Formats: sequence, structure tokens, C-alpha cells
Amino acid sequence: MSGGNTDVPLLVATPLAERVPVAEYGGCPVTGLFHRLGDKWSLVTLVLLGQRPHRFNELHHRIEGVSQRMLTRTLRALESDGLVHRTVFPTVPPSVEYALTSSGAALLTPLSQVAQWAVDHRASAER
Amino acid sequence: MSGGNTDVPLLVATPLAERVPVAEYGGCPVTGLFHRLGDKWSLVTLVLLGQRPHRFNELHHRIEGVSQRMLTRTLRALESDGLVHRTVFPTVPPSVEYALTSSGAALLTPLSQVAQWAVDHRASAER
DNA sequence: CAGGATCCCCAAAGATACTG
DNA sequence: CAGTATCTTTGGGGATCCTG
Repeated sequence: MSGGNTDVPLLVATPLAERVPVAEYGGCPVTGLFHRLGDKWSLVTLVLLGQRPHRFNELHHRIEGVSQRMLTRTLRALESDGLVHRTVFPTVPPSVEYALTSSGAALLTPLSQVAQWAVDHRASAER
Repeated sequence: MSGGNTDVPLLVATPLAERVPVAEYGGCPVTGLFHRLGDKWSLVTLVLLGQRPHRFNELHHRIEGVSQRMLTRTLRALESDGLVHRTVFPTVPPSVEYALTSSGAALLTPLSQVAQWAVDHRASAER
């Protein structure tokens, strides 16, 4: 194999055999991640939380067009992925704070590399 | 603002106003890109093409489980995004070669940063 | 060999209304 | 304030057959 392992780094976390047995949807964790973050609200939510923690209605107001249901689902998904931490303050009325976990914060850096590429190459993914 | 612009780099290519008017699906080019690459076959296709150019049936055989229709659609999408270049050799029977464009090749590097994060944090995005 | 055309299915997105 | 419940719609994904 003449040791050419620097040109195309691992991307699917497998040695990429001759035949790639993409088991199911998330056979590759990166594909799974992209599928998750590729929905309508995940990235903007992550970015806002990257600025500072937010309460539910703060996010709801800052992200124009998102419904309560979609915001809830997005936050729950990010939470179950370990990207976002949810803190409930048992006050009346209830108050919930969302913040990035260390994992989530760590993700923003590689994400910004992709963002830079997108800006440079104008990958509009139009339509 | 005490010049703290290195902690959370731009990710949505906007200044992130108080209220983010996520126009539509691809209000943010990065979200659009993730949405595109988050489908079932785009990433594995990109990675294989990152190794070397492939012909259609080569890809069809190496990516287990993909149908002709899905492979065609995936390649067409990647092509219209400027990530993949399609070369038709007017032989009989016809032969078509797919290769990464320079943009596509340039994308693999930031992508691998995300992949590294996914591997480190095991973001399985399970279920 | 490399696809285009057609039909079907189901998971996920979204709107709206209601509640602890 | 911060959600859940219910319903409807959308479109990604796949199977199959046909063709330049």
C-alpha cells in the first residue's frame, strides 16, 4: 500500500475496503452527524448556543421561523447527541437553560473549517 | 468587545444578528451543505472518489447497497454542487468517469476534521 | 455500460392547538 | 415559560423495468 495515508484522511472511520458495506443509514458516524446537523435548525441553534447559553424562549425569539415543536425536537436531538446540556431551574414559571457541552463546543471548530470552505466555494446547495 | 473573535468562528456566514432570519432551508450555506452531504450516499461517494477517479459501475460495486438510481442521483447532485466532475468517453459501450473537482478535493480536508471529532466523541447519532 | 422513467413507502418536517 | 399532542404534508429512499 506504499503508505499514502496523508492525502485522503479517514472520513468514514473504516479502512475503506474494496467493497464498502454501508450497513445502514449511519454506517458511518460522520454521515450520521451530517444527517443530524443537516436539518433545518440544528446548526443555527448550535451557533447561537456557541455565543452563550440561552433559555428556551430566547432561542425561540432569536431563530425566526422555528416552531416550538421543532425547537424542542432540535434541542432534544442535540442533547441526546451530547452536544447540548439542558438545565432545569425549578422555579415558577419554569426556566430552562441550554448550553453547549464541551463536546459541542469542540465541534464548532472543525465545523468552522467546513464553513470556511462553504464561503470560499459558495457551495449554495441551491434547490 | 474585547476582540474575542477566535472562540466561536463564523459558521453561518452572517453577523448573527439578535434575530436570525433563517430565510429558508438554505439560509445558511453551511446548513445547505450539511443537508446535502447528510444523505445516505454522498459522503461515502466523495471519499471513494477522493482515493481516485471511478467509473459508474466501479462505484456501484464498491458501495454496497446503493441502487443505480440512488447512485445516479447522488453523483448528479455532487456534480451540480461542483464537487464532482463527470467525463463521458464516447465509446461503445459508453464509459463515464467521475472524479473530484478541486473544490471537492479541497472539501475533504475540513471534512476530515469533522470526522476526527466524530471519532473522538463517538457521535453515533444513533437512531 | 450507464443511466432514465415510474411507482410506492415511510420517516421526518411542519402547522396548529392545548397544558403542567 | 416551556413544553406535549395530534394531524397533515413533504420528499428522501428504494424496487423494478426500460433504453441509447
